[in-house]
Amino acid sequence: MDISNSEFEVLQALWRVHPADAQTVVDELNKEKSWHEKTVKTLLGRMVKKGAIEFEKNGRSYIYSPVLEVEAYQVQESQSLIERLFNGRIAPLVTGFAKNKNLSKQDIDELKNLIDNWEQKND
Amino acid sequence: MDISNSEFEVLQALWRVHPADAQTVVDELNKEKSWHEKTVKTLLGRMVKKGAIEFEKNGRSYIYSPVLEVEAYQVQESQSLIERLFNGRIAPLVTGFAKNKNLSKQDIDELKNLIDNWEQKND
DNA sequence: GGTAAAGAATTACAGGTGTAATCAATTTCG
DNA sequence: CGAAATTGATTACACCTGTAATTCTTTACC
Repeated sequence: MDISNSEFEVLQALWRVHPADAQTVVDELNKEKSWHEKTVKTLLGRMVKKGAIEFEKNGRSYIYSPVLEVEAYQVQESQSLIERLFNGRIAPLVTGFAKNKNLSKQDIDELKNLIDNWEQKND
Repeated sequence: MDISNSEFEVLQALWRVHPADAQTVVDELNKEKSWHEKTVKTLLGRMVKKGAIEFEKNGRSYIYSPVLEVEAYQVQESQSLIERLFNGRIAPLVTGFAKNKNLSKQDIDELKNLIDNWEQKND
């Protein structure tokens, strides 16, 4: 269930173009970096074996899709980080982040919005 | 510069007890899990080689300390996640998190506080 | 229908990881 | 002083990762 760094790059490309055959993924990836076709296919195969992506046959070739959509993956990864490093609490993450990188007005507005919603639902 | 999962467990124990010799780290770890002393020492050695921890000699044994304090490590890891997955923006992380796990009153208060501070400094 | 092209499966190989065991050096206890 | 115990260093070994090359299979063209 653990994706390696290289596998993750392929997964990101697949999110942009799925469903797609291997060659399409290779082409999408090669807009940015230049990985050998064989390398990309190995990584697709490894992710299939891990259950991170799946495929349907279409004649001679496979049509790949990610098992998790990008939003689900984001949630999974952020919760894992927050549990591992922040004892499950999100506010300290935000505070620590804000100490090092200044928040933008857009960030502040989005956070305010979130808080407003929360307050309407709860209390 | 990349810490493996097992190494990270050892590092967390070391944060709690540092500066400490190997045996102290082993004992601290064995409160929770039961790793062989040899395993822990291997991991300490590997982290020294990677520059994640350092030591001073004390007679026959080494006294280990983490190079990064836990706060610095938290910042480093959260920024890395935010860049990889959220294009460098933190608000979407919080929004996604809040969609799946409800925020607590404490979280909301801390976020409000952060926003107040921000508004006093900027605009 | 046989051969080339294309795609997937298998193999390769060095370096990292999990999990120790063995070796070597040093200290300490009898 | 010599044997035992302790501690770090070296070695082990299977599985994962990065990065492909080679082999096998199927399709498509001549």
